Amino acid sequence: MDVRTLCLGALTLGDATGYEIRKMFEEGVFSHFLEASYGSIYPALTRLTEEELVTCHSEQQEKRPDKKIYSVTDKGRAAFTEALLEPLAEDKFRSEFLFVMLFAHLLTPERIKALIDEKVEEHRQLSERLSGPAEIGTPAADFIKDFGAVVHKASVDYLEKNRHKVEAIAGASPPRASEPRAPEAPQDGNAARPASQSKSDHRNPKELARIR
Amino acid sequence: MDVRTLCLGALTLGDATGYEIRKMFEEGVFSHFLEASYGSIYPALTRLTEEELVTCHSEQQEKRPDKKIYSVTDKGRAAFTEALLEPLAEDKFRSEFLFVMLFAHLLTPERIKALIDEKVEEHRQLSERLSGPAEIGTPAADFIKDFGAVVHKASVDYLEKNRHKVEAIAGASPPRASEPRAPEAPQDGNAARPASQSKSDHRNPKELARIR
DNA sequence: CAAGACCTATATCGGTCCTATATATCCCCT
DNA sequence: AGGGGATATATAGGACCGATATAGGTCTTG
Repeated sequence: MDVRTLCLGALTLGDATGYEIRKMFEEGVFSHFLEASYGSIYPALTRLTEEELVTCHSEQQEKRPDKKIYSVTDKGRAAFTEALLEPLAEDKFRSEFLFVMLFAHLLTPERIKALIDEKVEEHRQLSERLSGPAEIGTPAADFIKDFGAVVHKASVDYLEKNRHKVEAIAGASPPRASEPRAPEAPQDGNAARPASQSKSDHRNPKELARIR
Repeated sequence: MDVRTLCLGALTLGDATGYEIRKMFEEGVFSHFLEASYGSIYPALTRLTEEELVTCHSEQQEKRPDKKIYSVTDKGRAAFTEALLEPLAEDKFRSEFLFVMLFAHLLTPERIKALIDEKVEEHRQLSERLSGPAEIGTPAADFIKDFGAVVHKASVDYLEKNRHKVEAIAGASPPRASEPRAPEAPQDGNAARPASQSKSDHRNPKELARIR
């Protein structure tokens, strides 16, 4: 599902300009589960117009750049309904925060506390905003909005109840993983353990030296 | 935080090949909050080697392509610790599922049920996997793992308790948004309502025709 | 026991998308 | 008066993903 399709769906909710579509992603209906930037929205709208899935009529304003208002065509509506039937990509969650927490032992307790405070606040605000009245009044919109509210609330709760666990290890001793090689040492498949052991042996001294 | 830095961090957990790093993202430690593909991992490792943040020693295997094992240098460790101090990007959640749910009125009840079943199962499996024993035994790793487990559990619970709300509206009447123009009609700032109203007037007939 | 599916392992191309920037005008606050 | 922010469109550069190529190995199943 590319930005082109996303824009088509956005216009299905009502006519809009590129600027307004961008706001739906930034702070509107889509903001808590989708992203799209001007860099992909404007080209997408151009292409959609070429393909006659949307139409564009300019509205000149006194002293501002012309406002280009886009509307879906019937062909566009059909194409969107089609797109809705294709298999969906998996939900994706990306968090640099969790990544950094993995390396808590490399940070000061202050830094860790600050990062968690920040993150709790982020989730709290999102949860609050999504608990408020719906921007769009459909049951479907409420459903997705409340989903966000619940998930962010769960995040806040987890962080508040468990933050002491990471805060305790700041600046402490190195990771202490049982296996130095990360993914469960797959190596040779059915080959005998001793063989793979000896293979990793001539790598061990280096590692031990580097662990400091 | 680019893939280059992510790889550096991965190697901080232990020496690894590009293939093994990829697995950390696909099914390993990072899998529930980060993604990275071969297309960015291999170039990243090349660049890291050029910059002397990691070293690479080839290990030739009898009948397979040479395994290139990467290790962080002291310079690399320092660079990574530095990178950890930079401001973090916000957490990001992307869900085509929620997007499609917004358009439940365009789908059959069967399709909606199937999609939710699928999504519940997805979250259930992730939650279960993350509730299991830790792949890496550090408190920090447990902290981030449990975070994932809790969030996915909350998702499952929400979907199961509220799915009837979306399932009820399948195939029903159009969206029925109070405002056709999506983002709360920002228009002219303090300009008088009547003006903006008249502006949208010559767009209304079209809209009414298209709503069908 | 053999064919096909899947795993190990590296690498690159094409296309999509984001970040940052440019341009231009207006309003609001200090 | 002047800076910051909103409105509004647009693009260049770079980061990244998805798909594909290569090549031999192992595991599964009929």
